[in-house]
Amino acid sequence: MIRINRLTDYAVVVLAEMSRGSDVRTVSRISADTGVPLPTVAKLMKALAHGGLVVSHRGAAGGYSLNRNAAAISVADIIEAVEGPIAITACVDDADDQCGIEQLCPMHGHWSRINQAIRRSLDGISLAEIAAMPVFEPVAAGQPI
Amino acid sequence: MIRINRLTDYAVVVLAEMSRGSDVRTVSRISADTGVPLPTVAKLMKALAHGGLVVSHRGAAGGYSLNRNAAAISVADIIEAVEGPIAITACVDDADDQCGIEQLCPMHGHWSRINQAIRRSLDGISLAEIAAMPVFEPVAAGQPI
DNA sequence: TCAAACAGGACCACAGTGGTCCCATTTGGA
DNA sequence: TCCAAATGGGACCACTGTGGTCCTGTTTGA
Repeated sequence: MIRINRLTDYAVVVLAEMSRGSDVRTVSRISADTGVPLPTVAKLMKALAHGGLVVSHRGAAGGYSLNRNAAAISVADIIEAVEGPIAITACVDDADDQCGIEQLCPMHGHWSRINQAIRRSLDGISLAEIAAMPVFEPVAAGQPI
Repeated sequence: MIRINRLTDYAVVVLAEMSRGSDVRTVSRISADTGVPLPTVAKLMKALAHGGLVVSHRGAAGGYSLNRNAAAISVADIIEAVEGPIAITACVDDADDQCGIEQLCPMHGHWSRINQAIRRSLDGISLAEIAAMPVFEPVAAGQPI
């Protein structure tokens, strides 16, 4: 299903918080600031560091800092760091024939196109925009649309 | 993860095939025509009938027919019939507070916006386009992008 | 030297997916 | 009227991925 992972959602929250304040933060500090459970933050930061969105600082005064300006980090970047490449079907993913009806698939080129459109949407929102947003935005009851 | 279900992929294949030919088709016929396993087609057609994309005809000369012109069926329609509402996070889905950090969530309005963008992309491709597509489109090795 | 903090990975429960199978109901044609 | 064909509804199961938890090893500044 088309769904952002919970961890990804947390990642956005965490990164937004980090972009608003001090440079290097420990996992426990981030956890306290965001309300995301500590082990989960730890896990997340590893993925984000692997994905190049944050830099880790080991040792006694260690922690993590943002690797890029918030305006240079998109939602797509975050999703990919946590979940891997944005590929809406297996056949969009590089070179694997996974679904067994590949030759007959009328979606052959179309998923790729849709994938690009989705990717573009996600590229179009930066962490800076998100971090700049008021955190107590009134909820319009979200229609799934 | 952002991924179209396999069943949804099959659904598109099935519907495209149906839009190309005769009016009422049995599940076994569809299965033979598309290469999708019979029980899976059966399961799928139930969902598609529930979703209003096809009409069922019970009884000895029964089967399924398209409920709408192919141009009036979008990829989003198909996804929703098979998978349910397009909602990229739980909090986009109607009214449920699922992730526990809802009040602090800087993505509060943004997922909704992205959801709409994704929805629009999917609305923008009709079954007619897909059915009109040559089925042996050369593969450009799909980058996940 | 040592405590703080990250790095790496294993483990587990749960939810969802994809597939299979069975029984009940409907209905057109013989 | 009967029966075979076909859908309707649902249950079951194996597998995969997610989210969360926990442990050990390594790094490093004070």
